[in-house]
Amino acid sequence: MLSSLIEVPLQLITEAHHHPSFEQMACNGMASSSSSSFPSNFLFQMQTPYEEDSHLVPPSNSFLSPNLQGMSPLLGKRCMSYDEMLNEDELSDDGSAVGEKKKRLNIEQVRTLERNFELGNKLEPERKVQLAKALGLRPRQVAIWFQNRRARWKTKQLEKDYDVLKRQFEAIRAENDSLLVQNKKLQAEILALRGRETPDLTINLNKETEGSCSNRSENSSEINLDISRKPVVENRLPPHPILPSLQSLNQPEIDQFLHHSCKPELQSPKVENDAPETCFGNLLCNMGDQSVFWPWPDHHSFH
DNA sequence: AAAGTCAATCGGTACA
DNA sequence: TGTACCGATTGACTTT
Repeated sequence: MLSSLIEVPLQLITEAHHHPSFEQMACNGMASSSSSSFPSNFLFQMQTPYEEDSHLVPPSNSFLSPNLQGMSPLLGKRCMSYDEMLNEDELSDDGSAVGEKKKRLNIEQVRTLERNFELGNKLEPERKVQLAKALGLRPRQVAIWFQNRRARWKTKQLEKDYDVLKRQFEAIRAENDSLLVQNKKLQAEILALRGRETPDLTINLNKETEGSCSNRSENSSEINLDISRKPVVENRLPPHPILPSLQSLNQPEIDQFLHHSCKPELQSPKVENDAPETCFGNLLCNMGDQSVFWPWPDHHSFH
């Protein structure tokens, strides 16, 4: 299992450098060793022109991407090395560097973290430590990155859900509109028929059905057929179990409604996967189901 | 300079 | 009680 923790960074580094000996080394090293036992010449073999600056070369047994040491060639900014961050004299209580200003993670680090996040969004302690070592970060930083990443994912997911819900709503509204049109047509037909009806139609019909309906309740024979006397008052659809009376809403109200529909507390905070249909299904059908949240079926996909 | 991004912090909650 | 997580927020830094 441990080996797979390191796999992603190695793959990424390999992709970036296409170094045959490194690929071989990675495969061999992965099978049985953790990062600390990675070949000592690893960094030497992986050195880029940036690492030729001797004071930036990391310890020989550390398992770090070249870009994670010293200057980041991708951002042109200096990143703290793992050793720098392990210097206890310069660390505050939580392990962060005293007086250090915020530094963005470099592209290589972010890529690796992203890949790991795709494999599992929850960070097991072991994986955290391994990743931290591999990336030259403090475990705390890795944990924070995952935390923030989950928050970003959730925000995006909410946006997706909102879009799906909005489309669905618009479809329902269109259907409702067409039903209203149809309803009006039928009403017009009724009125037209009414003009041709004989005044005592109701009575005659009641008489004709009297015998066959004798065992019904008194009121049942009056079910209407008496359309001539009952005006159609309400032209609206019954309220939707979830959506409010659709036709009464204007656009801002619709937007507001949709906004509230996407409130975390109103919807399932867990979705089975990334598919919008599924998310929407959860929104509408599984309001109370909190069993699944992330798109990864198994949080421990490293095992 | 304003807006956007993101690492980090803070305060609260859940759980073993 | 300690730990991990979350949402909200801050502030450094980047992009427009």
